[in-house]
Amino acid sequence: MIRGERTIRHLLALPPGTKATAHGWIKTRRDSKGVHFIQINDGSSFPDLQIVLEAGKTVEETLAKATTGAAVRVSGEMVESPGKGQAVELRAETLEVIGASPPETYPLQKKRHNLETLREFGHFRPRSNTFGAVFRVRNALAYAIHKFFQERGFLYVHAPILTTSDAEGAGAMFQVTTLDVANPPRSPENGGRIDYTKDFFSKPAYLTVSGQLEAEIFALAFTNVYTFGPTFRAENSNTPRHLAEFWMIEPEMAFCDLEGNQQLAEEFLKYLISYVMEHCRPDLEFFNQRYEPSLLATLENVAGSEFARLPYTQAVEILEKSGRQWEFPVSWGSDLQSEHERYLTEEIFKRPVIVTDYPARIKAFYMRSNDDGKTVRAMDVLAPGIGEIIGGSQREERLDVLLEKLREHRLPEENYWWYLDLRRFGGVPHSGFGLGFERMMMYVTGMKNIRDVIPFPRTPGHAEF
RNA sequence: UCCUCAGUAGCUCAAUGGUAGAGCAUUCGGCUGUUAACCGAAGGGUUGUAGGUUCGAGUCCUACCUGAGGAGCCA
Repeated sequence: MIRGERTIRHLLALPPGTKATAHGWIKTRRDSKGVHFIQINDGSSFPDLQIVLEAGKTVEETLAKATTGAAVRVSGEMVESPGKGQAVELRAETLEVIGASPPETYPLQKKRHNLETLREFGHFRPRSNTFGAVFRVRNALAYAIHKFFQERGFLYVHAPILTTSDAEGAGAMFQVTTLDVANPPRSPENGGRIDYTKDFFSKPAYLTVSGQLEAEIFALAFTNVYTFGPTFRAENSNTPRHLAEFWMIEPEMAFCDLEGNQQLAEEFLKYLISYVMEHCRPDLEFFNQRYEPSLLATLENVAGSEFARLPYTQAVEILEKSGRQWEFPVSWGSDLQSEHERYLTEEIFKRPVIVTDYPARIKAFYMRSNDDGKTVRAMDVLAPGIGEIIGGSQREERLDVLLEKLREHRLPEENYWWYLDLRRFGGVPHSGFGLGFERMMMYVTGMKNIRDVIPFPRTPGHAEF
């Protein structure tokens, strides 16, 4: 095992004169008459380590195998680099090629590739500059999420991935079954329909589309909780913002109203941004230079400024008075379209915007009704360039109101018996929200396609690797 | 799922309906410690697939496949 003190990240910080052994994959190589320059990377840092190898130190056969993509072990001494581009370099005494990489057929070259091409080589793209940076940031962001909640005493709940509640209403679901799909058992007395009593769970089962309802159970026992896990949507969505499998963070807080919910959402996003800016600086500078020139300025701005907050009704007024020609007309009662969200965050406020108190008709049944009878205590956090990054609400804790809302949404009461029990026994006002992890990744990296911020993207027709 | 655009060498791209090219990569050779190194040479193509129009199609038409962007749905 290569311990932390032997990674390239560590070697680059060693004082000149230190003996060192480096392991990694060759990124690029330049040869001169008497000396070879080999850049290697092991994923631990954005900068490569430059190996300097004098001609004649290594047998010709080994040198011939030291090509782009090959895995090597190099021993020598860290020295100050006379060249520009790096402070230190490894003057090699020995070079071993541990895993060759035939250059005629290795798909990654020392040249720049576009993201679509790299996506086709999902097994090699983590070795590239861009994806090295992406996945180091992803790692840091995931850690920061746990750190944020743990520091505040939130309990980490593992919400189930398999669920038999098919009426969560959050979109199309992937069905999970052990029945023979080519020849499923059927019940003659039920019109020949598939007999799910023979299925693994004795009823239809699905992959989860949200851990929220389960998180509510835990919030009403542990007060402040959060989930962080995979989520699945079988929607046929083909956009740079959608995946069939993605990760979601869902905090849920008892004794908390929508104000507290908004406060937590804003504090949370700012914390994550600050953490990544502090711990992934070289990676973010790379994104800033290569992908999104305003990235660092935007992140600094967001971390240091108040989010805009306004009720839906006021948002609609701003949109109506904008004088714009909308593709989708704005009127009270209809949902905000992408173009409307973009106008608010990118042109009016130029920072994240929290829109609250949406019309009840366009929101889920569990959101708490306002006294006006028309709106609910919902909130969406909209981010420039991303759109909706957080969706949340104060939950309806009043049993009679919730029963009425289930009827209005034509949802069968019996499927929600335990959810209703939470209101019958020790119910309290509570609130929570969902943050799409990959949407947050897009925001902090400036990457424009969600398929490029998850290790192995699943989209309609694509589940390679 | 709908709309729009694109598909030419390993990669990034060029080519008025008239002989398919360049840079990088690769191989070989050269070169004062290079930084997307540099200089020279060579190999490398059923132009996404199947039809059609035409004397002649990478180019025009049709269908399909693949990718991207926009929309819807949402996180």
